[in-house]
Amino acid sequence: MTEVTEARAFGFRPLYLQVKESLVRRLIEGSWQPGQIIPSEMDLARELGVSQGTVRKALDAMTAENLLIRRQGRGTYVAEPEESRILFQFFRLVPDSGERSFPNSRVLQSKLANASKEEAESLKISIGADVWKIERLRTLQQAPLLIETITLPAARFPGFEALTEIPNNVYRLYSQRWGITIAGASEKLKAVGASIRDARMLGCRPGVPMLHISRTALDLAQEPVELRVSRCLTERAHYVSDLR
Amino acid sequence: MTEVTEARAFGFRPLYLQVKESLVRRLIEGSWQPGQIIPSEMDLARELGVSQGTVRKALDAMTAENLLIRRQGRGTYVAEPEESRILFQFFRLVPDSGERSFPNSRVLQSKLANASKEEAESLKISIGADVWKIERLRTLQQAPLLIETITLPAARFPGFEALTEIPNNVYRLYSQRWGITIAGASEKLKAVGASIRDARMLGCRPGVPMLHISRTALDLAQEPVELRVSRCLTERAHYVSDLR
DNA sequence: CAGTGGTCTAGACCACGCC
DNA sequence: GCGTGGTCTAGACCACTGG
Repeated sequence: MTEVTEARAFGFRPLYLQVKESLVRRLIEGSWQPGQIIPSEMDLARELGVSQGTVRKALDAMTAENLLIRRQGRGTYVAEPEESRILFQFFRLVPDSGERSFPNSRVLQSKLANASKEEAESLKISIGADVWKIERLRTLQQAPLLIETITLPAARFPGFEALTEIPNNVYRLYSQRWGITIAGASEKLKAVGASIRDARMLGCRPGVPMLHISRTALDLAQEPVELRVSRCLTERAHYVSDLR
Repeated sequence: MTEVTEARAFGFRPLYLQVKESLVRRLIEGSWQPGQIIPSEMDLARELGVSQGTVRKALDAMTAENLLIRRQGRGTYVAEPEESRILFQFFRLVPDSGERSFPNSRVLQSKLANASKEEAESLKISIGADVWKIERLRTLQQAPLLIETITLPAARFPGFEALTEIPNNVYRLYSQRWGITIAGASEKLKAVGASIRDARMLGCRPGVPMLHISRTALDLAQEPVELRVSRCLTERAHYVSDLR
């Protein structure tokens, strides 16, 4: 009730940021689930003992970070990892001509391994720690597009071995099965030549230039939870980046 | 004075957006110059006949778009294209190890030409229209990094031929010499092999994988004003992209 | 110290979705 | 019609800057 107001004496941060943190905590703890409607601004304001305007500023900030979705006349909802949003937010490869669409996936292998030095650094775990490694071949409009290797810290994904199938949209899987929300990611791109294996899987010649994309995805607490390395052909598609 | 309030009866857009547009217009017309301080919130509110809160919302939106810089206790300033901001906002190539820094440039050629079909489409001008083409070799920490070709619609850059020198930071040049502010850009990336010419200029072998970056930069009115194609070696540097 | 932007509040009305 | 978020207003106080 007065929890937030009191915290103000300790923290020097603005009230609306404290409100935001306290609301994000509800997402992290799972007391607010994806897809669920949350209390109205007025209710939250009463509950937290602050004005509606302060709650609004916190909710607006969370909406800007794609954590919430507000709909006039309906209410405020916890964002879900549904296809279209994930596609728009996290998938930067688009066909040179035609619609942006979700590529199909075929799992090539899925196994338990020990984290390499690079993987450990990216995921902030110890070298040699258990990780799940999934390799997938992805196609866009029937044409082979890329090979990606997803590395997950096994500690964060208990019961992974019990999965019978890995869906196309893994971010929804993380959310539904482990309550892990991907809140952001950072990618590093390089140009490399196709390896023998790349060439065999994608049906191109070895040495062909490819985009090498290394993505680290973060959860709501800004902790890394997924490392994804993609090698992508760019004859028919390109990577888009908007600078604003 | 009551101009904005009246416009409200015609436009159906929120008042703060109309205020924002009217303020952006001052930037476009140049009545507010980069680096200049603008009137205080209270003064603008009085002048436009709206409340301080509405002006604030407009100013906050413009600040979020990097058009203004607000400093508590000082005032609100028109953003300038200075090194550090441009570097952070528009330069996505960073060394694999070490600080992000502005690459040096050496002009290889600078000439008048006729717009190709692709250039014309990107710049929204007619095919064959006059364009200035500048080719530069850029190095990061002494090592050759990329070759870029900048294409400018000659109509927007009168007197370009009189330039004795092309500075490293061309966005500042556009601003100071032609009053053109680059407000955003969108980039398309592909992987390609180095051409013979690329290889000669950059000191690599032909066919080496390179990042091919095609950038269209927009002015304050969201009109394209610059096309820039870069071919970049990624042995020592990479392209970063944050997904939030 | 005065003036600026930053925060917080309270209340009014509008636009929208749903019953 | 009612409840939601969206806009707009007015006023208070805080935090920071510079003279």
